Amino acid sequence: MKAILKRSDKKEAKRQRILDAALEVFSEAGYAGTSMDAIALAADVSKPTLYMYFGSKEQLFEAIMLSGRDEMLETFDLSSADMVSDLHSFAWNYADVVMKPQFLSLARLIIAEAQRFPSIGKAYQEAGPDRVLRGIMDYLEQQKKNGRLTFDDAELAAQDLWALILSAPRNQALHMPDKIPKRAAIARYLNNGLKVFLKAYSTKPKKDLEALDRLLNK
Amino acid sequence: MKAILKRSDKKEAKRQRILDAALEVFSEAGYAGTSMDAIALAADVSKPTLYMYFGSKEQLFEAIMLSGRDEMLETFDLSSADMVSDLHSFAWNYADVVMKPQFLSLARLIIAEAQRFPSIGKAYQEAGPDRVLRGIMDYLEQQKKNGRLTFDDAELAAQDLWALILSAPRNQALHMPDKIPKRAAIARYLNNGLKVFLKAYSTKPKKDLEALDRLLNK
DNA sequence: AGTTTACTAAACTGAGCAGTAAGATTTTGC
DNA sequence: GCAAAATCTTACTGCTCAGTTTAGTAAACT
Repeated sequence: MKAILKRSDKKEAKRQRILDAALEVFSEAGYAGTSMDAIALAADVSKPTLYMYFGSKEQLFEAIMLSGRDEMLETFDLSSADMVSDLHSFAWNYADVVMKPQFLSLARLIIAEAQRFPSIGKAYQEAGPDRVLRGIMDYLEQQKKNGRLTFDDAELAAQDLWALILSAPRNQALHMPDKIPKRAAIARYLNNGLKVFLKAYSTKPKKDLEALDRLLNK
Repeated sequence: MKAILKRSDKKEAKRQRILDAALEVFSEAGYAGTSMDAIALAADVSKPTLYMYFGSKEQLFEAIMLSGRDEMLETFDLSSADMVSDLHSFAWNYADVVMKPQFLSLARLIIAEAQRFPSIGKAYQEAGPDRVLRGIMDYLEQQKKNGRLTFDDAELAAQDLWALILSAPRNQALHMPDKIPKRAAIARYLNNGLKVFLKAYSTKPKKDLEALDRLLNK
């Protein structure tokens, strides 16, 4: 049984199929290394259709980059009850997105083409890292008001949290696509990062570190 | 007045000139986006000569990547007297290398081509980050023996030091080549990173933080 | 001086690629 | 069922590029 779709739905679906396929091909071979024929083949679409939907290779590329950036970081609801478990679950939510092979490929692509397409690098920075950073900052400020954390500069504190948790495994994954850290390896960095963050920023480090230990051994 | 050079010297010089020019062109346009004609032009060399020195585009590319990796990280002599100033000067030595536009371009290129040339990504990781990491680890272990630091896992501590100091400005620079953080911005992250590191890892955090403050206000 | 070596300039080969055109075929709206 | 829209296949244009060939030149060695 085949679902009957309206024209506009099919069109939208095809558009999305092209975007998905193009992202995959671009990710593997880079902008210059990717041919429109390869994209057409991967999307199971003819080349003229490709050009009907997106006027040129550049336009297609930019469309991918600007469409992908929004969906990537919707995960965000830092506000249950316990700060330690909030931070822990945020860390994993974020790690799960950022360390996906597909997401890493996109990041590699953006870094690769940052020189040729400066607008894309900037758009990504604003829509991705900067937005996440603001989210973390807001949360940290809130916990500072609650008397749970202490710091002068919220941006620096947020950067530190990010860096402690994900810098090491992400850098490794960027350089070695065939050796992306497994969940256990990520957990090692992530848990350590949380510990160090709490040690440096908590108003009651001992208590929070114990809470973290309890959380991890559960 | 022209210096008279031996044939072998000239050859070596030309080889180096080609490598330098090729690195620059590759860095700007990526592997697929760079033509051998462009390299020949930049190196002020004819195309057949290019092929005489390096058999193919791939071989030239690999030669660049594997030749550049050694010179990039020679700066290393962590062992004066005071731990705080050791860490501070190490941080700046390293930051000065890593944040150079030329070095960032190379990093972008390596990340970009990691999928197509896995060996290069791995070689870079081993010769660069991993070597630096071992250096930091050795130093931290030494300071642990001296009773100045406390930690269980030296690798995690070293990763944290690196991440706290350079993760934020470097990531920003990778995404936005035209907005590489200036020295003042780097100093902000770097000094904060040292503070957090000492707070989390020093056996006498208060004393070391004061020492750092004194060092910075000098 | 004469031979060798290291180049150079220029043109060429064969392949791949961005983008377009033409006509055949399918899908959709009514 | 039929006309219109969307898409397909196929083939083409003009360009760029990796790598090679040829014929000639200038310096280096002996």
